[in-house]
Amino acid sequence: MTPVHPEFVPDPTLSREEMERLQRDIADVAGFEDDFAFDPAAVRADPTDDGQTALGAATDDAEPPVVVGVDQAFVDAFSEDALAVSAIVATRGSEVIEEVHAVEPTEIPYVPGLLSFREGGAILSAFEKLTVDPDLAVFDGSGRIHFRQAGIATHVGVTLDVPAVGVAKNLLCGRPRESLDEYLPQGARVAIEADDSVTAPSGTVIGYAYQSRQYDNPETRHVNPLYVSPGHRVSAETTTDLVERLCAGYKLPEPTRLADNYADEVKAEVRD
DNA sequence: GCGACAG
DNA sequence: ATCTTGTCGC
Repeated sequence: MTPVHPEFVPDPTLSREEMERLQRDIADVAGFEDDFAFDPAAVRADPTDDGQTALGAATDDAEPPVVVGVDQAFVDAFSEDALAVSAIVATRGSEVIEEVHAVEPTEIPYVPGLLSFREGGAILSAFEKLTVDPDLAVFDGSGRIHFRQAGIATHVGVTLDVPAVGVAKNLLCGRPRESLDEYLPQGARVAIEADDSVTAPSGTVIGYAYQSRQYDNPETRHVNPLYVSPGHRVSAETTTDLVERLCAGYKLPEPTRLADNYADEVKAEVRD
């Protein structure tokens, strides 16, 4: 698939000010409310999940929506001329239906808040090779949890106009409504609100800390939560619901894990 | 000036 | 993101 909004394609040669202005423009047209055609209750990733679990049954016997996981790996990551490997794995329920990838030289270093300008080009190149039409894209990184509400999930989601969510392992900005230092049981959700560093009214819920995996005993080891946020055409609440459905016993959603592994495979081949 | 920062 | 064996706890 190709960009619906070519004017939003991330250009690494822009000045920092131009990048930030583009992000504000993207956030203006981004959809942070549900606006997609598939049934969220039909989304699943666990092969042992027949769709009749506590999460709620699908309304019909239709095939599960197509969910793509997107992840990057780098060859010579700390070098100026590092190569970005972008991998996309398309899934339907627990089935992998397509895998595509793209390898491109990185143009700029990693800068917090400008990640999409470093990795976005390779991601869009990989999407051009994708033949299936995704119902939802899951990105590694933030969406609305971003200074200008335009993290990589929002940037790419809006550019392709595809429903998208962001899944990050660390919090970029915003303020948890409750302390995340205490033990959170599996399934716990803590709202992440906009603070003064975010271009949204203070208190706006821009995402959630979601405890996708946790050990039963609070005294022993603990797992860090995921930070999920809307990318495009999905609300913060539904984003969390979808990520919950896509997790199958591991901390990360299944499409993300698959893309993670595939990116590593490609990287191993590329660095010969 | 201080603090804080996805991958 | 990346470099990496063993090791602790469920």
